[in-house]
Amino acid sequence: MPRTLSAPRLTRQECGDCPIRHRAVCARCEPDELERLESVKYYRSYQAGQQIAWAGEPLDFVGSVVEGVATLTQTMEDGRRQMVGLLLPSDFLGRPNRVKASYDVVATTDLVLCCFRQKPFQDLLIDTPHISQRLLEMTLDELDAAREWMILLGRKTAREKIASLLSIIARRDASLHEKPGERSVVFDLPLTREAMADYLGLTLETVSRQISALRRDKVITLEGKRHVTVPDFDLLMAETGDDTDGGMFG
Amino acid sequence: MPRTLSAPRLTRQECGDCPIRHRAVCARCEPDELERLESVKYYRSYQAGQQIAWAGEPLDFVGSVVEGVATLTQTMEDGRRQMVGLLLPSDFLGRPNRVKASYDVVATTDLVLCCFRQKPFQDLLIDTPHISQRLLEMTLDELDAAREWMILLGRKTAREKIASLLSIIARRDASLHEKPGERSVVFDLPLTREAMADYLGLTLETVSRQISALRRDKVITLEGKRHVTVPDFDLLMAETGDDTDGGMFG
DNA sequence: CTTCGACTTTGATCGAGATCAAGCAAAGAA
DNA sequence: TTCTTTGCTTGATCTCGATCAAAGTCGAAG
Repeated sequence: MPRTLSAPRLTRQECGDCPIRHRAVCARCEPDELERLESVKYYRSYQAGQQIAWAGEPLDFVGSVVEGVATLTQTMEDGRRQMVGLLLPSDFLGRPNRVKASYDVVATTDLVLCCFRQKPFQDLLIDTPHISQRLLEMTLDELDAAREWMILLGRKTAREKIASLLSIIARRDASLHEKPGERSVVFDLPLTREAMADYLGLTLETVSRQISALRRDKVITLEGKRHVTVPDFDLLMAETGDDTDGGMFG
Repeated sequence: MPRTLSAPRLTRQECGDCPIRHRAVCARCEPDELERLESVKYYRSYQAGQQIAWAGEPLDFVGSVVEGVATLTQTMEDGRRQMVGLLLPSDFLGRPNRVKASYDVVATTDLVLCCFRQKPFQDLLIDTPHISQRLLEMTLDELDAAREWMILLGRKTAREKIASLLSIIARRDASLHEKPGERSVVFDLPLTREAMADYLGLTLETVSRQISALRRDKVITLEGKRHVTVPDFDLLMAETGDDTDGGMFG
């Protein structure tokens, strides 16, 4: 039974006008280095809901998210699940030199990956310092993010967890297409209530209740289940339990 | 007020007979590379309980733990604390190219660090691929460990959390000086009940109660507060909630 | 030896979030 | 249209771990 059910290979873009050109693992590459990347890269596409990798099963490529959102999830034998990462455009999937996936990876929206087979990517790492330096930097950033998540999981209340998740999604969306200085933010949740629960270490019922509570308290407005308006971002931030000032990227 | 109260500088060992020679960031270095390291490295010592770095404050060096244990902790404004990392011998402290500490770092036992100032270390990273490759590998391992901790914080019960912590400490101690195939393990807890609580996302009372419960249920034996005997390691593992088979390094 | 203070244990009670259980809304499929 | 399915909300109740409070242990200092 084929594991990657319908992952059409596309050969599409020039690296030069790739949307993640300046944030992905290739961000620091020179034109000649990009040429080498182009010769070995290939694209894979997945539909919303499709699973990309299974924990413990072989995964013979690594790659960057070009478009869409994917989740990394760990599952205990009895079914308890915890999301351990959210992959957004420019994030890196997989681990060099590891042939088995460590986590379940699922596309939560339609997704495009820019992929490299393990062996050629390792050769790239060895003789392209611009790539290995960038990968180190990105891995250190992910480690910081994971540690940030640890305080959320270990110490925050359900309401603070929801507010934190909303503010993270809002901030990312804002950085993409919002004019700075804007107090209010509007975005769509890329996750179901259940996926949010898996991310936050809660049940889906608690997620639903806390979202309703934030709505009652006028911190957010909802149209439908997914479309969120944050009238005053500072108000939302005040609910996260985080430092009001500076913040994590001071 | 001096921040590093009494951190005597020692210049002691040859890298060649350093106890962490083959596991630290220098593990892959050739003799000539070690020579260069020796010329810029220096030692710092800390006493049990002494704070090494303050979150948000300048920290102008990075380094490896040679002996002892240190903790990385994050604190919320209202005082809620979450430990986000435990540094054991050979673990790396600090982030290249970052002049401010991201977390509070505290020595929980007497501690010796092998240090490098930021600037020379960056030069080393750039022209010693053996170091940057090893650092990437170590950082990826730390990321896996952080994600493993996320499922503990988000989904495990108090009893499972305690059992998991004990098994991690036991396993590490065993890897150092136990004969393999041994069913029972003996070790000392390097952490107070409060530090364990900070690590596990619990209160110190719950930690104490669960340790007492494991003792009542004959999963462990205690002599004093810190000296632990695990008569049957499989029994302890069964309490962690983790996969019984393979385990995390399958 | 006594005293002090840090650390730990244990008990009683409380409450946030889990669990169990309906019911609702929107989107397809028949 | 009606029937399902999937995702979401809300209510009732329960439980695990937090909180508040008191006492016990032990090593170090006097």
